[in-house]
Amino acid sequence: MTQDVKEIFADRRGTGASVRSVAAPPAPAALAAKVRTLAPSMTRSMQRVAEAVAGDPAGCAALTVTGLAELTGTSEATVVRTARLLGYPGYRDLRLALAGLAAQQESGRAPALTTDIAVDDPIADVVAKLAHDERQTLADTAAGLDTVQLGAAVAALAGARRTDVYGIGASGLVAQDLTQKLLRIGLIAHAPGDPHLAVTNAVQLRAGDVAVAITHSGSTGDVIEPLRVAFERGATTIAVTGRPDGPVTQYADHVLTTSTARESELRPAAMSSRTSQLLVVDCLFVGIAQRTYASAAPALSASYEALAHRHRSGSR
Amino acid sequence: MTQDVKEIFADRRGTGASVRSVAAPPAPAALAAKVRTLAPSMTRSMQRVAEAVAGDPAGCAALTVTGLAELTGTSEATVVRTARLLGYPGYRDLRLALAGLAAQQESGRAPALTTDIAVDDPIADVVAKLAHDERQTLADTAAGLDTVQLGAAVAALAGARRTDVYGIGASGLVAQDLTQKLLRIGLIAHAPGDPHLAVTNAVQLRAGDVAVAITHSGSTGDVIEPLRVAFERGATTIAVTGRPDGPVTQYADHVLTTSTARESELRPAAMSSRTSQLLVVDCLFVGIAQRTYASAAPALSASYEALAHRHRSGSR
DNA sequence: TCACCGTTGAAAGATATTTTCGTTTCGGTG
DNA sequence: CACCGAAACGAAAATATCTTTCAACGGTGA
Repeated sequence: MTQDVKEIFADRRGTGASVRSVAAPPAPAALAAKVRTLAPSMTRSMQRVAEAVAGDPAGCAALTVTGLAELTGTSEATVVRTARLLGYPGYRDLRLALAGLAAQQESGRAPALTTDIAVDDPIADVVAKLAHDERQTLADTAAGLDTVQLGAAVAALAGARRTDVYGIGASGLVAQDLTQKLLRIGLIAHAPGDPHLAVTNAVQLRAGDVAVAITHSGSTGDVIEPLRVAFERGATTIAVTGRPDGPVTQYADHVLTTSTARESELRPAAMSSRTSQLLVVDCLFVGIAQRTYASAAPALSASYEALAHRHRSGSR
Repeated sequence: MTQDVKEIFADRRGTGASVRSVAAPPAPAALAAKVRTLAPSMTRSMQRVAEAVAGDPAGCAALTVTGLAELTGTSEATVVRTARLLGYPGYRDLRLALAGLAAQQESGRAPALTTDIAVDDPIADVVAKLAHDERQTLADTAAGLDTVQLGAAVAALAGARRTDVYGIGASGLVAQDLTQKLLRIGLIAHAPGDPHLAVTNAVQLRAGDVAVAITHSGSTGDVIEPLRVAFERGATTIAVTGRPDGPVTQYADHVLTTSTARESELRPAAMSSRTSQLLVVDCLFVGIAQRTYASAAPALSASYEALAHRHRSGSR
């Protein structure tokens, strides 16, 4: 029945100059298979242990020797013997392998990320799906961004006397984000929130100034209008839009295309378009900071310093 | 210097009647992210340990406490302390998680190193690096989000009579984003931009209302102050922060942790923290929309309809 | 300079794992 | 059917590992 077992037990203590590193590299993930292979050569108790281990790696990984022994109605010694038979130096190592296996199984079963978010999805799935989706949006945006246009836009912004950024609703926040960033590196920028103010501002622009319009749909009148005015006044105009064929591009010297993810009721387009727009804005910002490094760097640290005292000390 | 750390060790600052379900189910795979998040609140020795652990999970999983202590030139006590700070009951459990992480890394390929953005990087590289970085941030955030806390926050927001959202600077935009979203599904929300207004608003809150504070540093006085007021008025308070040990959490019933990417001059922390914060906000939004689907769905389409005529027709 | 507070590691204390060893079980045999 | 020996098994001792305690160290502010 079990001559192998005997050998394993025998060679353990000192007699032989037995090598001991019998070359059995602890199983990585093929544990279930190993259990099946070795089961016949196991004694009843050991089979119970092996079964438990193969059946619920994650659960067993959480147990101590004693715990597993109790669970399987055996003793610590038997658990250790089983671990040895499976090729590990001891239970501790089996347990580590088990944890690894559990983690693999965990990551393996993807919660069907491609499906849409349902009303009854558990919160964990919502997180996974949203994250997956936004990651996808970022990849798409990066892939679809025209670096020539981007470079041109950066050049224009870096050299602008002043910059206006137009955006409404969700895009308005992106406009503000860009404005904040430009201000931080010492450039002059505004993001009028009120459409009328936007037009009023646009009228003041001229050659050497830059106007940026941010609109996902590419057809938001309140944003197109000030851009048109700026365009006609001779300012350099940039459109950040998900519709490179939309009306807004009519008045844009440079067009930066944002990506569009499929939307649904629980996943409005505004969500992914915002992610996409922000990536574009970040690219603009970094590009500009590079170009104007000499003045941008000190400006950045200056604004950093200025804010320092607004933080409570309590955090190292 | 670091009274927070002490407090964590001592006991979870019991003051507030707040439940604050310590929950924190040990991180499965988000360990590197967690290390980065918690690094600032670590002492030097602990940082060495955390670094070793994050740098070579597989290697460290093979070590005993003593081994890891020697490797990092510290003591067993420090190793255990670090494990605790990372959210595990002790070193044994950290080790198990490490084994799991190693197994995952093994199966899923290498994590593609990111070099920092240089001043003379061509624009195409900037795009690629930024996109990669933000994608990483999203993955980290999703992995590190405590779904229990998230669920609790969603429940609170979904049932709130009214909601205030506080945020300043870059986080202010995120606050506005959340507010816009809540308004869209028929909830009552405000995001006072002025710190004084914020406090004034906060005073009006009471049980059944919700206050959300968004701050990357976790120590922005202008944001903490209104949250404290809201907390003391009996409102349910939520903190979205990158520093779960920062002062802000003192007044938060629920803490949602955003991830922290390593920053540099051309890649300010504000950039990745914003990405992280927005993902959290999106998760909140979708979660709330699910819970209040009956009223959220019509509200969403109503606002969609209302905006339709603001878009010029000529798009297609 | 001194007192204080946070940080740190050595060593004691508590758990978990491994080994030892005696008891039990089982199959075969006289 | 009683007896023997080999194998299986588990209780408990021995060891390794992990956790906690506590005193010393070092930096910081009064």
